[in-house]
Amino acid sequence: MDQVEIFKALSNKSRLQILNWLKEPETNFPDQAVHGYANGVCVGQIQIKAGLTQSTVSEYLSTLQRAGLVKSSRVGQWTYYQRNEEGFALLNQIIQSEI
Amino acid sequence: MDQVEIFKALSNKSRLQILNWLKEPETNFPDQAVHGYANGVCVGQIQIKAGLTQSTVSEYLSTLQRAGLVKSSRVGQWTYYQRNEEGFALLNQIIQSEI
DNA sequence: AAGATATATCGACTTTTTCCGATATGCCAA
DNA sequence: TTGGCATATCGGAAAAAGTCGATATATCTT
Repeated sequence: MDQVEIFKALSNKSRLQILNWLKEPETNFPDQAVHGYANGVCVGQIQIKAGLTQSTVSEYLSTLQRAGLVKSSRVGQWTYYQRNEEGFALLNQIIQSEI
Repeated sequence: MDQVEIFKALSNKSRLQILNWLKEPETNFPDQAVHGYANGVCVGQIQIKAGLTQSTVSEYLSTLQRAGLVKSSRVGQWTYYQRNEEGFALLNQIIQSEI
């Protein structure tokens, strides 16, 4: 994974918020309870909370996924996103040893 | 310090390289030896190594300084830059607890 | 005081990012 | 199989970042 790509993904207020919200999905996305939290939170919930358009949020989640910071799983018509802690481990490693 | 500003500063290959080079100034900037390494490395040395114009390097160093990742000290006609480890400590903290 | 050197700032142009609305795709239910 | 959701992708306008050459500023030397 490219270091610059990771930092670019983190260079946006809304994307940082999304990552932070996904640390505690139950707290930050109560309406997701209907679907459960096992696979993460669906795009629509994130969109509402972020206050951006659907297309923008979808795009942002793709950006975060390309950077390895979240992972997704499709279940029916929903796509659930959750943090990818491996990506954060890599980020820590980059900061410790490559910067 | 603003989180987004820090990550933007890190979202550039050349700036990442500069930060990395400044981890071992003696190794990466041997010609700096004449001036010593106590206050860091002067802009000209960094410019040569980076292969960018003087104005670009000066701008990049300002960007890194605004983000708190380097600090500078003027000595005569030279400005020396060195890593600001406090900034990196803050970065670690941000990643651990705010993202 | 004048010229040389190091760095910073300015103005301009190009590329990238941000964010949107519109449209396409995939999946479900009747 | 048609209509309705959820999500993804496309195309574009505006803002920001990347990068340069030219110029300004500060300092040193003579």
